[in-house]
Amino acid sequence: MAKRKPVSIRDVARESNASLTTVSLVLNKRDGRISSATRERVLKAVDKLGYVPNRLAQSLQAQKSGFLAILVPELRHVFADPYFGELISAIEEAANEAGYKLLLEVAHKQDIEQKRHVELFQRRFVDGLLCLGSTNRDDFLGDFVGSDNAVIIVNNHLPALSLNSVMCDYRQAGVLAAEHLIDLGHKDIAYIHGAAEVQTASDLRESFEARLASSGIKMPKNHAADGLYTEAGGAAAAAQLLKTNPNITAIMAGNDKMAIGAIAGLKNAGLSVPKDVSVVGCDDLQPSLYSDPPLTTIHTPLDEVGHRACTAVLALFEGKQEHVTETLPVSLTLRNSTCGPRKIR
Amino acid sequence: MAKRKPVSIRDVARESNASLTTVSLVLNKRDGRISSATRERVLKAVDKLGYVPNRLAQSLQAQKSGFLAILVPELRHVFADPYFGELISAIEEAANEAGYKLLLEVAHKQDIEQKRHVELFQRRFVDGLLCLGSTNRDDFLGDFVGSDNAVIIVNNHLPALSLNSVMCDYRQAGVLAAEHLIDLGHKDIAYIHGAAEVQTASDLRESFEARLASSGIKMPKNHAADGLYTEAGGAAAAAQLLKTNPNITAIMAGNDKMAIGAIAGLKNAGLSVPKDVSVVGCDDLQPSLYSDPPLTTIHTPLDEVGHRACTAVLALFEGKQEHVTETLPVSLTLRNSTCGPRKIR
DNA sequence: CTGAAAGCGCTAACAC
DNA sequence: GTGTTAGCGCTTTCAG
Repeated sequence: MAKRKPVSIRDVARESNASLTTVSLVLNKRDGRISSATRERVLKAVDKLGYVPNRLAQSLQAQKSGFLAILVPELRHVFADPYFGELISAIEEAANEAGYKLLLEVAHKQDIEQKRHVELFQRRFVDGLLCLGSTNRDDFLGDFVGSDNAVIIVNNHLPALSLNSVMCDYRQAGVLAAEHLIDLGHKDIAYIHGAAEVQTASDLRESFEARLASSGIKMPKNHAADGLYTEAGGAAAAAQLLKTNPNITAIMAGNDKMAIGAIAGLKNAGLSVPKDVSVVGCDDLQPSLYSDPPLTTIHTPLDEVGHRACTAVLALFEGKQEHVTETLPVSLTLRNSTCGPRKIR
Repeated sequence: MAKRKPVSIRDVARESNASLTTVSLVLNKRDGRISSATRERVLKAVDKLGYVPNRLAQSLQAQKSGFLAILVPELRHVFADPYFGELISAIEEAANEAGYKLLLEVAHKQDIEQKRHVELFQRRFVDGLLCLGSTNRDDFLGDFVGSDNAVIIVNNHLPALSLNSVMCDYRQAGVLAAEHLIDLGHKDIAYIHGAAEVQTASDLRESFEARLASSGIKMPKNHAADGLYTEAGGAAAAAQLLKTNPNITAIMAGNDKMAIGAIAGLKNAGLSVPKDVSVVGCDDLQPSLYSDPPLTTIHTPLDEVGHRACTAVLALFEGKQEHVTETLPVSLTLRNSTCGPRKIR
C-alpha cells in the first residue's frame, strides 16, 4: 500500500511506449486524433501503474488552483455556530458539484494586517473567495474593490464598498416579523439587536421599526437592547427589557441565538413564553426547532444563499459575470413562541 | 488595484539586476553569503513590484502542499453540527499556528467509490488527513492502513483497522456518568444510544452498563433505545422508554443532542426534568448550556482533541512519529438536569 | 559572493 | 497519429 515514489506521467509514457503528449492527450480526452490502439495501451499503463496526475503541476500550468476559500471572522468556535455551518454546508455542496475544493480561512488579526487575504489570490492559493460574517468595519475588504479577484460577500452587503454579494432580503424580514406581531395585536414591542456594524442587522431593525411605525406603533429608545449576537446577551437583554418596561408583550430578536437566549432570560424572570411575552427570531436555524417553546422565526434561505454565492463566485472567476448583487426572499415560519398579547386575552 | 499580470521572481531579478538564484536566496533567508548591498536591492525590488511567490510553483518544487484536509461524513448540514464545528475550530487554530491551510472534504459516496480519499495524497492535494465522525463501517479507511500517508482518526478509534487516533476516554465517560447517577440514588436507569457502528459510542455504553452492574444495577434490554444521534430521535426514544417503563427515573444519552431531544420528549409527555426524570448527556457542547434545564453532561475536551490531532498528523507527515494513539481524560459537568429519583424524595 | 542550468510534473504549440 | 519542445514559477546544486 505504501507509495514511496509517486508515479508520474513520464512513467506512463515509458510503460506504454508513447510520448508525454500522447499520454496527456488521452488523459484529458483530447484524443480525437489518437488511434484507439494507442489509447488502449496508454489506459492500460495508467491502470497498471495506478497513475494519477499531480494536481500541483496541473494547477501551475493551468494558472488556476481549483480552490475556493471561505473567509470567516475570528470568533471563538466560529465553526460551531450553526449560522456559519449551514452556509458552509451549502457552499461545500455547490463547490463539490462544480469540481472545486474548499479552503478554510479565518480572518486572524495578524493575517489581515499582513494582507494575507490579498495574497490568497496573488500566491494562487485560490480562484475565488467567499466572505461570511463580514461587517462594516472590515476595511480590509476594500482591498478587493476594483480588483479583478473573484470575491463575494455572503449574506450581507457593505454599503461603503461596492462588492459583489448574495443575501437574503432582511428588509422584507423586518416587515414580515412586524406584521406578524401587529396581526396578533401587540402594541408594546421590544427589539433585541445584534451588532450595528452588520449591515443586514441594521436593515432588519430599520424595516421592522418602520413597518411598526406605519401602523402607528412607536418603539421608544428604551425598548431596544443589545443582545451581542449571543444567547447570553439575548437572555440579559430580555431580562433587563422587561424589568424596565413590564408592559412589553412581544420581543423581536435579530437572530435565533438571541431569541433563544431571550426565552431563557424571560423564563428565568418567571415569565412564560408566549403567554406573557411573545418572541420572534430570525434565521430559522436548527436550534430554533428544539427550543422550548419552538421558535417562531423568519426563515432565511441560507442553503440557497450558499449555493448561489458559490455559483456566482465561479462565474466571476470565469469572467462570465462582472457584478453580482442578488437578494433572496424570506418567509415567516410559524411555531409556538408567539401568540396574542396577555392584556386582550 | 487590478493585477492582470502577476509578477514573478523573474521580474524581481530583472528589476534588481540580480539572478533568479540570488532573489530566491534572499527571499528564503538563506542569504548568509549574499552581500547586504545586493540584498537591499532585491528587497527593494520585491517591495516595489509587490512580489509574492507563487505557492503552486513552490509546492510543486518542494513536493508538499502545505494543506491538511478534514474529512467529514456526508450528513445533512454536517458543518452546522456543533460537534464537528468545535473540532474543526480547534483544528483550524492548530493548523494556522503551524502554517498549514485547511481543506474541507466531505465523504460523498461517489468520491469514496472512486477512491478520491487516496487521490488526495497521490495528487498532492494534501500532506495529511484528519478523519472526523468515522465509523466501523467506513471500510475505505482501510486503504490507509500500512500506507505512509499521514492520516489520523479524530475522536474515535476503529478496532478493525490499526490507524492513528486521538480521542477522549469514552470508557471513563461511561463510568463517571454511571457513578453520578448511582450517587444520586437512581436504580431504574435507561440508555439512549447513538449508532452502534461508532466505536466510542459502544465504549461509552458498555462501560456505563458495566459500572452500573458493578453496583448491582441491571439495565434490562427494554431500557435501551436508539436515539439515532439526533434530537428528534432522542425525543422519540425518551417518550417510548417512559411509556414502556414508567418507573424509570434517569436517562443517560450517548450525546448532548439526543439528551436535549430526550428532555423535549419528556416534557412533551408531561414529565418534568429533573424532578420526574434525570437526564445526562455527553460532549458538553454549547447547546447543553442553553437547554432548559441546562444539561448535566460529560465534558469531552474536544478543543484539545482537535489540537492534538492536528499536531499529531503533522508529526506523522514529517516522519517524527510512527504511530499515534492518544486518549484524553473526560470529566463530569454538573448542571441542572439531574437530581435524586422521585421515589426517595 | 553570484549566476547558469537542471528539474519538480504537467500541458500545448508546433513540427514531423 | 505521434513526438519534440518550450514553458508554468520556483528552488537548488554546482560552477565560477
